[in-house]
Amino acid sequence: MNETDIFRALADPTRRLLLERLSAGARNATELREGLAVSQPAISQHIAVLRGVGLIAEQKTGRHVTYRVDPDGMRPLVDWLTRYRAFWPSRVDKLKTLLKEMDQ
Amino acid sequence: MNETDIFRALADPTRRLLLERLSAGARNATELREGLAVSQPAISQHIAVLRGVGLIAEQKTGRHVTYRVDPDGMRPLVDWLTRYRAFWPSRVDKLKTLLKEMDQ
DNA sequence: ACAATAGATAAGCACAGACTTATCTGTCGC
DNA sequence: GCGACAGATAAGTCTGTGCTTATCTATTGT
Repeated sequence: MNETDIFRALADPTRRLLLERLSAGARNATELREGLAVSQPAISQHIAVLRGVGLIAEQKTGRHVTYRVDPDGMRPLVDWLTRYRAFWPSRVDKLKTLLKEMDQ
Repeated sequence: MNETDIFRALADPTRRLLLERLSAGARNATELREGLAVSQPAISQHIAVLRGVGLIAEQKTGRHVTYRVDPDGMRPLVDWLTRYRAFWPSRVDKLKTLLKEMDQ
């Protein structure tokens, strides 16, 4: 998945909120929508975007669809971050070490 | 600086390219533009966005303006990442440790 | 079988944003 | 002072995207 699409997906506050909710545990679209002043199709479209960039995954059981965070989805973003040593003067090496550990 | 603005700023490939160039060393707007098939005002506008969200800083000396990466500009993005344990099953603690080290 | 439910898709609208050309501002060398 | 240069701003265009309502699809319980 390319960085542009991931950054774009995360640039929307509603989508970040959905991710926030999913990061607390898997749930379905109706539950994701609870309390939000946005229509059902809007949620469905947001979910499609998040799924399209690999940030979430769906699990179908009958008519019920459960969404969960894809743990690897955020990796391109982290990889991108590590390419910018200048942002992390003298600290990026620690980050690189961390990422190596994550690979295992 | 709020997360939405930073994600939005980073969602544009041209702006990420400019950051990439600046991360290799400070330079002025004309140098940043080199080789890009985009007008001078476009570069100027991109720079304004990056500066607005705190990702880069300018340094004026007479009529010459030099831009450089702001090392702290990316911090909100990293902070946001750490809030999503689910993305980093069992790894986020290491990331949090790293961030503590960065604070020192 | 059929009504209800969950979610996706279609179509249209409105606004945001990335781009352009033209122009303005400010600083330097001469 | 004045022309050259670096960069910012103005104004307009075009596309992308987030939203809506309406509708479709698929699965379930009764």
